[in-house]
Amino acid sequence: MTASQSSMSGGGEPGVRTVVWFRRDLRVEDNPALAAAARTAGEVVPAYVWSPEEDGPYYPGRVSRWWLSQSLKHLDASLRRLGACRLVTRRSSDAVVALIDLVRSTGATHLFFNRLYDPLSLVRDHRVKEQLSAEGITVQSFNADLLYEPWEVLDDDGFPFTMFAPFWNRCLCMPDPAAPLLPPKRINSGDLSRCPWDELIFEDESEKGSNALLARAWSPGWQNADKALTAFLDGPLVDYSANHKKADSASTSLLSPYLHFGELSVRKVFHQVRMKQLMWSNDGDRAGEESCTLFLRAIGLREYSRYLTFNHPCSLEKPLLSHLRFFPWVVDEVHFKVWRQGRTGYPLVDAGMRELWATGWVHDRIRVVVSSFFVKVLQLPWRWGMKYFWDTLLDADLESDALGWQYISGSLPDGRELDRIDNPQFEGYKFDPHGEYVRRWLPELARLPTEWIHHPWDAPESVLQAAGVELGSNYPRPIVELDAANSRLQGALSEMWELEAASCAAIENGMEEGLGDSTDEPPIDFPQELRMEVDRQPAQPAIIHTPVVAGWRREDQRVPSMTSSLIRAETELTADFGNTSEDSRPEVPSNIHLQARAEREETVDGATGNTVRVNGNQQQQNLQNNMHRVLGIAPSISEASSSWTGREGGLVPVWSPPAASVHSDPYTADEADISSRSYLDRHQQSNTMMNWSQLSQSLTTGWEVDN
DNA sequence: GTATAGTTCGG
DNA sequence: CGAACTATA
Repeated sequence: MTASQSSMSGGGEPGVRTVVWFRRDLRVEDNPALAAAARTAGEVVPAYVWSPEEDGPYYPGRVSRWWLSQSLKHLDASLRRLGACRLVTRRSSDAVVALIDLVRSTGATHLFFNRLYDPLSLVRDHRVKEQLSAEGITVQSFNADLLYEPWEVLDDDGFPFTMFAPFWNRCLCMPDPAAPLLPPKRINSGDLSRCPWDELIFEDESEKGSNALLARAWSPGWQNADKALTAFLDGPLVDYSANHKKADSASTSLLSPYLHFGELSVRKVFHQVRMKQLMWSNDGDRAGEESCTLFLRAIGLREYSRYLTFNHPCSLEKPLLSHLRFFPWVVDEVHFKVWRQGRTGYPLVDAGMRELWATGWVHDRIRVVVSSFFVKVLQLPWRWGMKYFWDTLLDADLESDALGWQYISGSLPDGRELDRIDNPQFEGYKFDPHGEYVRRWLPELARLPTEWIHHPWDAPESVLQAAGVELGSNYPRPIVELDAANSRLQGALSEMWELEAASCAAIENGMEEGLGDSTDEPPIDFPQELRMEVDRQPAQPAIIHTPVVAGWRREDQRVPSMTSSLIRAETELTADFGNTSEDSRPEVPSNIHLQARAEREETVDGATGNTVRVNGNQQQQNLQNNMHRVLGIAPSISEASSSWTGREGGLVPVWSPPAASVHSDPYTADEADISSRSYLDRHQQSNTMMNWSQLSQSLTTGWEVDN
């Protein structure tokens, strides 16, 4: 099943040329696809395809694009040092087409890449495999992103976990993941003179200024990731358990952007943290040991986000608990804007939103605060918030963010209760006891004494005056009173339950399919400001997308200020590759059993104990707003990994509704398309239903010409 | 001092 | 809802 290893000489086995397709694995170290390619001793062509239109509404935001561009440069330099000719880049609106063209034009015989687990990637990678295999190319994929494959972690009955805690416990009991691979000693690209590449452009003129500021605070690239990891392990990690709740990021790992782009290998993080843990455990350092446990849990949440997304391909855009479909979201674009601008009148929320706006970064705790406020106090549709995070976070990560927002909005079995409003005032004193965080980001409140800093509306007039605060002009009064929010929320919840009951009754009465649409939650469009113009231009090379809509003010994406505390020293790096040792990791297993859950007729709702029936065939009227379809996101899990996810019916994301199959599951089982029209409409072949377990198998096995 | 009801809070 | 924690008997 493994690629041929007949020759270990560096010379180059005639005839073997492997394209290594980089995606979110922008590293040279512990990169299984690259290592395997180098091991074949033939020629290796590293490649990257930039095709953001495929992400539809999730076109990467400015900061995300900036990071990516830096990271690619870094990777390119590393590859060249290893002897590769260059990182071959392509710009296209269709990754598969571009990749196939690239493979042909290089005359490659093999294509290796590391797996991704989001629905779009699974479908895309499947197409790649099919089409290239048909041409006689050997296609092989590897796991570089996870400690364990999503299909490896199952409960005692062989089903996927639906709650995080048992999932993570199981992971921790499993044999440790393989040790990280060292970088290849040498890469030989052969002659690439006849292989064209595109210049990739990730920023436009108007973004340069803001991006320059980012460069003062962050250093993308896998070697910098490595340094950041070391710095964290030797520094803040010991005190993580004591500090991780502080709003200031002093004890945060700040590794999430690196993890998102795969500049840092989770396996490496896991191993090194485990080693520290052992060490501290032997020293009797309880706090240090606990710190490791907590930090690893954050890594586990990232892992879990992939796990859930894999098992529930819809989780990026739909609540996983079905009753949430009936929640009456308040579609209020004014409130949405106020939230984004940090003018809600609740200091902790506003400070968080301004930090996000300014830096693309917010501590995980604060992400929870602002998103919880968004969902419960403002009752705005969580996918809006998720989309905004996607646009603005440096470590924006759809899977993690979806998990976070679902957690916050009460749509996970083990998530937070939806009916409990978190009080930003109390949380303020918990996470920011001295008000320093608020003062840093809300200069207008800087002179307010700590006693009032988190609830200026209660402060005596004299105090406000002395602090130069004038509520209502200088700084807003609370946009919504918590009491009012609370009663509105309770009302909304009872409405939700009524609708849910009515829907169940309707289904009981046998009016299932066909009428399903009428009871479905009407999809909520993104407001103008959040829409990206996706299909605007015919992807010529090097055209960049920017939000083009009335109402979207460019400043929303600008960096107004940068705090000195965020500026880290940059240092030049020199390559320092250790010895490459041959590893003999077992190939990925090919037997996966994922089917089972599909057969269950009814299950018990994890949150309510009620038996729920879910119509597996509920089509949503998605089509008309396909373009703004977004995956949902949530505040992140980000302390460690950053930002912030049952088994559906055994089917892969299906754009044409499955033929009247009704499965039940604590989750909404309908599998509306998760991808954007721009992708799917151009690829009709994908519109067929695929069997999920088949797909995952095909992704797992060696992919040599099967059938 | 323990036993226990009430409370908080968490992926 | 259930574990962990706290206030009270």
